[in-house]
Amino acid sequence: MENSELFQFLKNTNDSFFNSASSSFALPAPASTMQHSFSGSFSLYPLELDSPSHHQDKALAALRNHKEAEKRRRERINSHLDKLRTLLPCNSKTDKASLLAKVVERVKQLKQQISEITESEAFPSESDEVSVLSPSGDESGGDGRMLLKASVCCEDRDDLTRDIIEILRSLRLKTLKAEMATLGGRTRNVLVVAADKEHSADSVQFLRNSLKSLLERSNSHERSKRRRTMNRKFLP
Amino acid sequence: MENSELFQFLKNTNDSFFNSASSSFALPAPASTMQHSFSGSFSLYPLELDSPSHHQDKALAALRNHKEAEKRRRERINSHLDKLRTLLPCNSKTDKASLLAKVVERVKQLKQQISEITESEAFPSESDEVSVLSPSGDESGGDGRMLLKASVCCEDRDDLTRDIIEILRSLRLKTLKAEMATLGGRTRNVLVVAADKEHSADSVQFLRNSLKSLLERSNSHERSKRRRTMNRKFLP
DNA sequence: TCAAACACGTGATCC
DNA sequence: TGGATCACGTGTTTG
Repeated sequence: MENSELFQFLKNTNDSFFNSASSSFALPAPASTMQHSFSGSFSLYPLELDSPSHHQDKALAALRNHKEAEKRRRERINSHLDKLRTLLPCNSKTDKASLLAKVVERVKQLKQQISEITESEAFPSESDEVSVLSPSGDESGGDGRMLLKASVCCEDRDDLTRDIIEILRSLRLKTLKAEMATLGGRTRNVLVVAADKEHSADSVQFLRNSLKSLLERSNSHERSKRRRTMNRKFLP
Repeated sequence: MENSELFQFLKNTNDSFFNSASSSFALPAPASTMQHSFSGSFSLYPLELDSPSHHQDKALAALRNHKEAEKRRRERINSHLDKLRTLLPCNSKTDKASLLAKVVERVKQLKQQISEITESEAFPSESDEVSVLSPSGDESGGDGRMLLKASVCCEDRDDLTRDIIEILRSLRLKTLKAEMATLGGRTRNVLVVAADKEHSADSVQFLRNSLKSLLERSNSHERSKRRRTMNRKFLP
């Protein structure tokens, strides 16, 4: 506080000045900083400890350390931001605030995607079900690809898989992962499919409706074929 | 640049000064800023346009806008950082750099998990395979329960699932999750089973050997039943 | 010209 | 005390 004027004076001097071996000032100080100077022919501080120049040196060294530490801190933060820029689908020109906003959304998306995939009902239930949901909200990372998770649970029949494939093909959906479990003549198909840019939110409805019609076709079948190839001992 | 001394002088004045209706300075300016003052009794700028005070007002207004905009920018960035703090497993005291480092790691981890799930070998391959491994090293959390992930890929046959169940039952392994996929007459079963304290590392070998014998039994079957109910269009 | 975004140096604060 | 972090106001650059 008491040295702020001195600091102000030295504000724009470069570091080569500080790096010099001299322990006293080579430049004239402004009047306001001369308060500690003295005119006697002998030193009041023979050991140069606690002398004004010593105090000033220490203060300047502290200020320089402070400045450099702060620069390192900024560089550390910015390097992490740069890493995030490479991890996200965005060019390197996006500003910090927008970048962080995207990061927030992306982390939310990914967490939800994980939980929805891992908490899937692996086994067929007794009731017919169709569900289509996009775990990643609207977009899965701005690369224009939307992930959909479709699930069909119904009575098993031979041509079910073929029908599902045809539906996905007609909707131009790419299958990333398919999971099929059968239990007691019933089956559950869980599909992770990718929709391109060309797909709209309507594609979700289309897929849902197509799968539901599939389900009605299953129900019209005779239920006599039902056979229990898996029993409940298989479950925990 | 030419106004830096003026700005320097006004550096520590608070905003209430700028908010006052006065269009001229209420405080005396230092000598270095008086270069624009004049002593005549008539104004050189009758309309007060392009007058020094006008310039100063504009400069001060710009400076104030700049200051406030910068503050808003900081707040925007920090609010996003706070959101990230709530999204990550870390308390609110972690500093910015460490927080961002954690965010980088978390995003990488989540992306990795997603790709592992969606790119997992969900489909049966053309070669027979058996694998038994404990994903969590030796112990799954120190509760004495060891998790095993067993995978069997072979020609499909009706009694395969029944045989697998019998193996697990004889080894007293509890099935936590089962995943079965069929493609072109071949099948892949992925089982997540839990071993108790009573199980030793030998159980892994027992299970592996049992599943391999299962595989040999499959190979002795005739291959004529092979039917392609799924084609490669199903894959991405 | 004007607004937005950035890096910088500094004072304050907390172990 | 010193070291680390933060918010702040400022100068500069870019569109």
